[in-house]
Amino acid sequence: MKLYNSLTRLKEEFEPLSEPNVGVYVCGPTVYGHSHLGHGKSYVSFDVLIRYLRHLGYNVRYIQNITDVGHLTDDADAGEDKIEKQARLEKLEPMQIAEKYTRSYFDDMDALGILRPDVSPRASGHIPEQIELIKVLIENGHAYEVDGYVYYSVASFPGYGKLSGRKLDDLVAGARVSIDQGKRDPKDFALWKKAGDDHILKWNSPWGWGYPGWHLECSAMAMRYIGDTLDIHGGGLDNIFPHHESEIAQSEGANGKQFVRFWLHNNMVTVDGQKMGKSLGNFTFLKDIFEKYNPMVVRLYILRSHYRSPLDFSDMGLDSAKSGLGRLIAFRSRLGQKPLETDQEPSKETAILIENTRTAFHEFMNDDINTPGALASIFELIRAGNGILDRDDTPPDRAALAIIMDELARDILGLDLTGGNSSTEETAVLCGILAQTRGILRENRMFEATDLMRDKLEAIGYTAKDLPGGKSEITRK
RNA sequence: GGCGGCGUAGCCAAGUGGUAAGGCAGUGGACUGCAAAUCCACCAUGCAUCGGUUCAAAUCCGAUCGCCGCCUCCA
Repeated sequence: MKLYNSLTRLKEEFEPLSEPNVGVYVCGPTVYGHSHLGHGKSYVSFDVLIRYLRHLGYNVRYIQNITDVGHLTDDADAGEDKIEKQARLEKLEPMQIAEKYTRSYFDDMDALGILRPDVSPRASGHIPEQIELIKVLIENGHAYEVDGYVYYSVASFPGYGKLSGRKLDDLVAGARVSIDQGKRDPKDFALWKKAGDDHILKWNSPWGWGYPGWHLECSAMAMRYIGDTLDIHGGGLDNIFPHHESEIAQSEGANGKQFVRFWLHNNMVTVDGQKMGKSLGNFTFLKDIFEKYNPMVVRLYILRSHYRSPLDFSDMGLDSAKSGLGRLIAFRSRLGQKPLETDQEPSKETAILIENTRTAFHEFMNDDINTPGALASIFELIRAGNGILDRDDTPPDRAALAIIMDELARDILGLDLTGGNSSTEETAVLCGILAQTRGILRENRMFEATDLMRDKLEAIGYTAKDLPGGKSEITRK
């Protein structure tokens, strides 16, 4: 499998450091508000990566942090902690805010069919690790303390800028960060910040009461749960600088080993061509979208574009994805919900179709997780599969098509296609009775009654469809 | 200003040298009492514009125009 590595700016063949284990770390959310579509895109993208790696047989350890301290609202040292600020607004304890929005985050991610990370470490739960890391960096000469603050000396790490392509000189010129608290160089960033009396989230340290800088937690927790070198580190494009650049400086500065082998970055969600972000205030919460659309619509919408391309948000786009999902669900539903028990082989035509689909699907996925292409292969399977079943519908063909659909669409792309069939046994029986009645009415050409039945059923979300041969079928839309 | 990316049909979107995937919408046909679903057919002689390299360019090179991201917290 090839993955685009932001570090080398090349698609490279992925091989883990020690087969079959793969250590993946993805920057998680800062939990001071509900998740928006941008979070959805990011975590759906990495979810598919994780699912595919596991499908290929790798033993993946997936770590995704929860930032509940240290993330400031403003530039380097002047801002307020985001969690504390939100706590003030909602009149809650900071840790209540963190807990509230952590739960909200997982609710939304669960709805999107995103598999939970193996570990979701909290920054506030790993202060000792972060303090230890700072100590090492001070000993190494990469960090220095000034009056309760500890700064990373960017000039001490020659590799600074290798991920973002930034030159140190340009950084100085562009730096809007004020020189304060005795910082030796405007490029330097804080590892530990002194906390005043008004600060609630604070810990004791060798440098007095304070709290960690934002970049530090990811270095500390990634190394704690995976080791010195990660196979893959993911995150949003907007975190390349300064966050990921600083993670490299911290981790490699501490132990001299390569921190990350593959850096993967997903592109942004835009609204009217502009980035969806909290600072612009143009974000749409996932919860609001879910009011109107099945979360699987959102997942499909995200997967229809490549993770490294921007995704422009629009209702038209969601409507289009909704129609597409309907087609996926209809096809899967046609194949039967329970795997058919059959020893018979599918027809040769079906077997060839399935093999071609599998090959095409994997070629797309192996090329830097090309989900639009992978989806295209599934839609081609649907068209051809429907054609086969229209001509000759046999249980072995249906079973074989169901298996490939579940493997590709459900297990790898994470699309739950059971949507239309969440009915209980009782409603299934009732639908059967209505269908039978409809058949009799049609037989007697009582179309006024059949049309009325269809309209009423439509109104409550059911579809009446008449099959060749006089039989009818009532299903949930 | 520095660094990076993008511009493909009405909309969305793959495709990095060999002659334009797929989805949505639309059109015609089959099927139907009418529908829905499904199938078949059609739907970009052209990939922002102009030039160049090549037997061959959406793909490589140059220029131009337009858009976006990062450089400050953001997935």
